[in-house]
Amino acid sequence: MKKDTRSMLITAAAELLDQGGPASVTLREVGKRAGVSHNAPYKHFESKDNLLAAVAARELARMSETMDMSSGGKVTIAAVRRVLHAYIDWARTYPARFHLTFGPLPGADVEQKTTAGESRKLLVALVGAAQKADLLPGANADRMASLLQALAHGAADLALNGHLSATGKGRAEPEDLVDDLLRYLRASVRAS
Amino acid sequence: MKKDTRSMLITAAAELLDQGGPASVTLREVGKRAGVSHNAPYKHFESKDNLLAAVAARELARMSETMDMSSGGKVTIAAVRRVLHAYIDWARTYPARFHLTFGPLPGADVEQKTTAGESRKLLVALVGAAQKADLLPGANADRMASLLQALAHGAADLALNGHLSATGKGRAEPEDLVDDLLRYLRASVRAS
DNA sequence: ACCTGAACACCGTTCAAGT
DNA sequence: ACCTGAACACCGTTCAAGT
Repeated sequence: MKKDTRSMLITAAAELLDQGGPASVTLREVGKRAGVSHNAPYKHFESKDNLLAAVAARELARMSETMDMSSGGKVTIAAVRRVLHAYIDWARTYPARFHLTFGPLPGADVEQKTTAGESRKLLVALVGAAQKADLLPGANADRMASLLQALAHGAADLALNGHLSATGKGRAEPEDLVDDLLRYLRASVRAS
Repeated sequence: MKKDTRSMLITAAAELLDQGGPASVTLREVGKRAGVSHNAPYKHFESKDNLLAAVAARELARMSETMDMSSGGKVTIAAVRRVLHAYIDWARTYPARFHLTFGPLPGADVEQKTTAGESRKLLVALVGAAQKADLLPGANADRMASLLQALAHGAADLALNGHLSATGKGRAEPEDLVDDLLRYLRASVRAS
């Protein structure tokens, strides 16, 4: 059960983010949670921004795992749907982590974007399989994956901040919009 | 040319945001730019968060105007495309304002979301017209507008932070994804 | 009604010193 | 190699006082 300080600092920062938002993530509080002094983080990270970047990197990897599991093994259009829904669910469960992970990070690294690319490979593979089964249009799989991710991301972000049309008949949850898009895409295959 | 202090404070904050990111927006610097002391803002806003919320509100209104103009008067699918491209263009030109406006705001107000709703009415109207011309599927116009806005928003946000697939043949700019979506949606009309 | 200057608590960061 | 305590500059906020 013994964890190294570096890992504990990242965990402490993520928990503080969940509980009180970005403003409550101070190095003093992070240190206290990890059982070290308020400037011990500087032995593991160059700055606070770098610690936050490490939180984002870990979160990206974990989300990737969650999406992996939620695909359910089977390679169908339903798997694409489940992965996108899992993405939205993760954003809703950890809004502050979501915002940190995909927001502008001063301490960002080239390594980060590579990891982000890793987490997309599953989606690209699922999309490719769905295309061969004529369940998605036969465009470049990477670009189709970008389209799907962009919609899921945008819908989640807008909903999280109350900018999605929320009244009356036109009301739609992020998951609804994902389902709408998949339906339209499938319909457009038949038209070609 | 005389502007009231409140308006100057908002302008100063927005400019600082553009030039140095959120970290450089301090009340001391805002005050200096507006020609007042570092705590004069408290006579116009309850807190720094409220000042930032005012910046976001103004930005939302301005973006709405920009989108209005870019629709070009004509009510066609091309107008929908232009409005969505204008949204992306605004995000690219003022990334920090974009992030502030649509990010989580502690000083947020109910009024804000109403304004956001106002800025969407144009898009909903354009979508409704395009639907009648069989250029978009005949779903609820509000929900279709959400789908389009969510994609434009997500594509812009991901691209801004380097999370959009950026290498090889699958590379797509936010504008490309908007065009892709409009094409698929139109194709799906023919399939029904 | 609007503004100022001093003051307070808090934060990120640095540094000398300890093991 | 990792950690601590004191110190520094800076920031949001408050307050007494001025017009």
